Amino acid sequence: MNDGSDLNLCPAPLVFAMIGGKWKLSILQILIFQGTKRFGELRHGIPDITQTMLTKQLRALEGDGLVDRKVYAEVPPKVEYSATDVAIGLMPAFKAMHSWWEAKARPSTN
Amino acid sequence: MNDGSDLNLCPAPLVFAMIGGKWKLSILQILIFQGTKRFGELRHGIPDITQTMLTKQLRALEGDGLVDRKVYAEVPPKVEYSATDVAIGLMPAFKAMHSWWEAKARPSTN
DNA sequence: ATACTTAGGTATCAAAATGATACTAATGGA
DNA sequence: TCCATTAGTATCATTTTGATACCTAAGTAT
Repeated sequence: MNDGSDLNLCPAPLVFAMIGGKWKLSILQILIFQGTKRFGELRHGIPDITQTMLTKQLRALEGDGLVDRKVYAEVPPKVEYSATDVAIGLMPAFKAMHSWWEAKARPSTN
Repeated sequence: MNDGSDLNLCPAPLVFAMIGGKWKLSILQILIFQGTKRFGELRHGIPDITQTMLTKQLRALEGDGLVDRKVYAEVPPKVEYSATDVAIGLMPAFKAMHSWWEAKARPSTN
């Protein structure tokens, strides 16, 4: 019902649907901070994800305009994934989460 | 195996396990920005969550030290939830996500 | 006294999401 | 000829999540 034109209120549910879930943040983090990756590289970079889930989440991210998918007509197959500009805009959010974790993990270090 | 002492690498999976999932960000957002809430208020504030899930996620957040739970010995029951200091440290991350969404939603407004 | 309301749950079962495993396609190399 | 390769799909088991009903015990109306 809300088309996004009145965003005085924080649209948390929309945001969280887009980047929430179990794997999306991990996928985005890699693509945002490490750049373009092939399917297999992503799989390797996220140890516990299954092929099925990686494919599914990548498609969802692609559908939301956060990830670009480039297929090469080669054999064996080669598919590259990269963060879109929109996704790269999330970098500050990732950095904030990182800082939070560090502050939490070592509250009295240094 | 990693106790948190070597966090040069971004501990994304750990962070995302703690605040990821489908509802945790929504719950935290409310408690962080709106302060202490009763169970029923949270339920009302997150339209699609079920009682079962709200209870479960609150318990998980409590277990991770992000939420405090205060039970009053009254009838009918009264239980208040609030964000811990650790959770409040996530405020910048939420703000970053909010900014991102706004920039994304109206790329050419003003 | 009896029955209804209340708020924060729990128990139970169905539905959906996720995980594990096996399978496919097209080419190059042994 | 047969195998390895990469990205992905198909199928089925397991785990999560959702829907619904039920519980507790005090206040309130009858």
